[in-house]
Amino acid sequence: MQDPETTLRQHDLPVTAQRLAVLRAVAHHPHATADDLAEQVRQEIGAISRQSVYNVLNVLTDKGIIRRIQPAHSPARYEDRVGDNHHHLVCRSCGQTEDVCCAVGAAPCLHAHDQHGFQIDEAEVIYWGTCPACQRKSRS
Amino acid sequence: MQDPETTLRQHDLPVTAQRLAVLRAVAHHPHATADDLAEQVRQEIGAISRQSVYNVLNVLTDKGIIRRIQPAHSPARYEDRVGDNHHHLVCRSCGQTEDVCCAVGAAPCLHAHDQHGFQIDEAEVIYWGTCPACQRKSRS
DNA sequence: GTACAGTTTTAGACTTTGTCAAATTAATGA
DNA sequence: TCATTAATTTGACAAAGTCTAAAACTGTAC
Ligand SMILES: [Mn+2]
Ligand SMILES: [Mn+2]
Ligand SMILES: [Zn+2]
Ligand SMILES: [Zn+2]
Repeated sequence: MQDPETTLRQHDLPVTAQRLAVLRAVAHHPHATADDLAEQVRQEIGAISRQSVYNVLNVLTDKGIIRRIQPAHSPARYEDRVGDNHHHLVCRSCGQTEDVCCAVGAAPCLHAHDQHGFQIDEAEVIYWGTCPACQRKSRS
Repeated sequence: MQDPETTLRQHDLPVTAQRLAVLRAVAHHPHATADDLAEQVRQEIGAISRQSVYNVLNVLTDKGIIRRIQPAHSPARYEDRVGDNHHHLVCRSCGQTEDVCCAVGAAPCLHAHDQHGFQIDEAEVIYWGTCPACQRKSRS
């Protein structure tokens, strides 16, 4: 990832303090929620409205600058690792989220046998399990 | 699926009109939302509280009698086809949901290379695309 | 059949996550 | 710098679901 200002200008987005800070927060805290990111941004620039956090996350997601994932039982999470078709591994008990390389290949998984006449454009995979920390906790 | 009353008794659940009706509604309307199901139940038995619909769906899900799926941008959906590790194909524009046999095999997909020390128990796959009806609409 | 104990159901308030709309403020380009 | 355009803020609102306490019901023991 290049610097946030360049990224914004390349996508014809006016550069604002809020956008820069949100973009930096996403880069430094992969898989964070909107709330997590708002906290980070406040530590960096003092204040931001909840609506602006959502505005910025939405526009960045629409432009493909960041990616939104929405696992069950969790608010949406964001990351700046886009375009590499990676998947996620989520802890059922604490929500910890890790990246997982696509199991099948580069632009993969798209083969559900083209079923039901759908035009498939993405295969989203979430692996559910228990993270090492939660395994230890439940054994004790 | 056997009859709802037997199912409830087998799982030591007291048999109530609400549970029977919700279970029947799930069986007749796969991938329906809690709201959809509440509507169905009301047509069948006249009335049910919102809380009861959720209570019943939760207890049935906990017992493994039904399954809950939670695609992004949609409230939770329920089905009584459990234990066969099938996946789903969801239309991005209208939400239509279809079953898809597991792409890899019977107890499949569980191989994310056991990454990050997680103990993986499920690989959830959602294929995203456009259903035939929405394809037609967007072409015209 | 009754009565009792333990569950379920109900109603209503509440929480979380996110959106909408109008007024204010800030960024860009001339 | 000014005008134009776009972004930010504020506050209300919405959807989906949970929490709680009171009322109603189910299963079981007499
Ligand atoms: Mn990721
Ligand atoms: Mn299904
Ligand atoms: Zn964990
Ligand atoms: Zn569709």
